[in-house]
Amino acid sequence: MSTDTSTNSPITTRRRGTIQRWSETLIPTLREAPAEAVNPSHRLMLRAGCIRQVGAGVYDFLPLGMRVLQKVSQIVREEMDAAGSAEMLMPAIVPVELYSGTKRDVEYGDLLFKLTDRHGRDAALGPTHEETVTEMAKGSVTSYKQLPLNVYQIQTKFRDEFRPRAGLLRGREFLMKDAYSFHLDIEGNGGLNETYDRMYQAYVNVFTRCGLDFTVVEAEAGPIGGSASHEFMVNADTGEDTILVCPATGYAANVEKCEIGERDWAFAGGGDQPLEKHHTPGMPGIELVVEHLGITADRMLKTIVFQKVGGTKCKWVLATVRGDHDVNEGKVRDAVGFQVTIANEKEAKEAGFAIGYVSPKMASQDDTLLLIDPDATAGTWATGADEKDHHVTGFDWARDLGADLPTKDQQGGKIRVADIRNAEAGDPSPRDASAKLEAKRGIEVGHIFKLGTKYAEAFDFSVLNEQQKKQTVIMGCYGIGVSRTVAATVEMSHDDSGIIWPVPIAPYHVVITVMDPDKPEHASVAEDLSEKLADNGVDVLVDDRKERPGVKFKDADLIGIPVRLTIGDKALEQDSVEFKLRGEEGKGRLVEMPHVVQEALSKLVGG
RNA sequence: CGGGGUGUAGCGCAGCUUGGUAGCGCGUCUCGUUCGGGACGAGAAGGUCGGAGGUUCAAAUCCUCUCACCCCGACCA
Repeated sequence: MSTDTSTNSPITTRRRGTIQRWSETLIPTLREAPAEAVNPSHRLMLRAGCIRQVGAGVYDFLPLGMRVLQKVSQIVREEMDAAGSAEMLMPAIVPVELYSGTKRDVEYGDLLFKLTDRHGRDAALGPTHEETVTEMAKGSVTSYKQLPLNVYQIQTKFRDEFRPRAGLLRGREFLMKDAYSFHLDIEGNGGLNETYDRMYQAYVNVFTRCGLDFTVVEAEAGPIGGSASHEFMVNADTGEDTILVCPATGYAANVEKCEIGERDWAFAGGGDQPLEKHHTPGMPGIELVVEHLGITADRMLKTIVFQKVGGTKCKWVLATVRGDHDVNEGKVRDAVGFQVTIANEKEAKEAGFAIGYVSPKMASQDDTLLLIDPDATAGTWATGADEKDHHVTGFDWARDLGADLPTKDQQGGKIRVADIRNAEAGDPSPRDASAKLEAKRGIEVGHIFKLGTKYAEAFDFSVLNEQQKKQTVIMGCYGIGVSRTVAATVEMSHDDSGIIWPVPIAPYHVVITVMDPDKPEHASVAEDLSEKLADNGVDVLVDDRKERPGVKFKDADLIGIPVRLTIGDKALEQDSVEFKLRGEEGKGRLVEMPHVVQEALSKLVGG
């Protein structure tokens, strides 16, 4: 490697690329993937020598994987800095008392990695740092004049997942960028919304620069309401999250949060079928009953029992949806206006609910509300018999529940009709009545959130405003799963031969395959080309191994470097090298020596 | 946490039913022949058979316990 004095200055706008000889680094490629790896990203990153598994959900990043991680981190860093956030670093070890202030030690439960030190003090490995950062800001921000403030860190996070899986996609230890902002107001100059919008744009920039195909979806509304939370989802068929998109308006939301457009409903059932009781022993689930009764799930009612969170006495909430639909707890909460949770089975049974065999008729009980999804109204139904091991057929709302039923003009009583289920493909769009929602799969790589005053209140973090009045600070938080973004990229961008890294986050931009490193002319051409490329900011991997050509080509494809230059006798005879893009078929084309660098640059910069 | 599965050489696997010297392919090392899409020949190294206990003259194999990992589900700011 030559010494370029101009790059030795600490102040420079030039970036010189890296030159790495394959023989001097560690890229242990595997012909076969370990049996436990199932997902494309897991298998390929293992095979490409990017990562190695150490334990469940815990991985080594080998040099190649580390370089990708660094590239993503660097893009994140640049965009965060540009958006006015200041980098800092908080500890991974967080005293558990910090969490008890916000009850998050309870909320997180077993998800929190806990440890005890030699003095018997309890601590946690941070899964995120709202508490730590709030405590830090409380001690450092003493005047409204210091607001707004936005800080971030890129750090290893820990979550003791019940079931780590899919390699880097859901690990127990992962790299995350988390940012937190502090404000006096929500609106206006320096307000939360301004920073939130800036973060939104920064995230769009980050994922666009990473070369990802992604969708921004609306997520849980949060304490402030409105569109106070957005998730950034990489579009990949293997994603764990389902998102729904309105093709007409561009509205997109996570399945858990997705609204459904207006649906018509009525309780007209006919009432011509008799109510008939059936013995259905040991069949609390829909599938078994449906099979036993010889009907389909969309002719059954599913009634889930919820209970009010907090308050002195138990308030029950029944949620009835069609058998093939899923109740959405958040929508139930919104419909009744208070926090709910799935009923404790024991308590519910003591209150008379035959869990697994509950019917809407239980709404006649005291302290019980009934919510009915529009799709579960008209018709004749099979449902539980409110008695263990029994179901009924021929249930008719009007006949069997009668006078208590609401009408479209009269809502708000003990029984209400409301959207309480998860949206599905084909449902009417909430933004355009004529459009139907479409379902896609995605991998969540970013989440921005308007926190409001939850943490500031818990930590009593307030400042004096211009009117000398004490004011609680308003916060926002913004996360990017850096290691997950790397894995999501591979899920999205690979073929049968291996990974296809987008140029901006590829570990190297160019791999120079030296056919015979023992031949001086091969070696010197490789040397010359890599120097010129590096001078132009290109990261170069020189495959100088004494391997057969086939092995080198297969490995180059596997590790997914965007441009491959092959140096061999055939091309050298014509003073050329072979030029091939990772996605292209075949051997590539000859490019004359003087044009190689320019050709590589144009392909790399162009896309 | 419920259900299922797997632990035998770096990776992929056989052997276990019916107990008796631990095997195959790939990879690794040496020598030779090869050399443009995972070569060929000859030779070599490498294994507490996940761990502990038990049965037995004898355990990878049978029994008990235990640990780890994976998959499905549940869960997932």
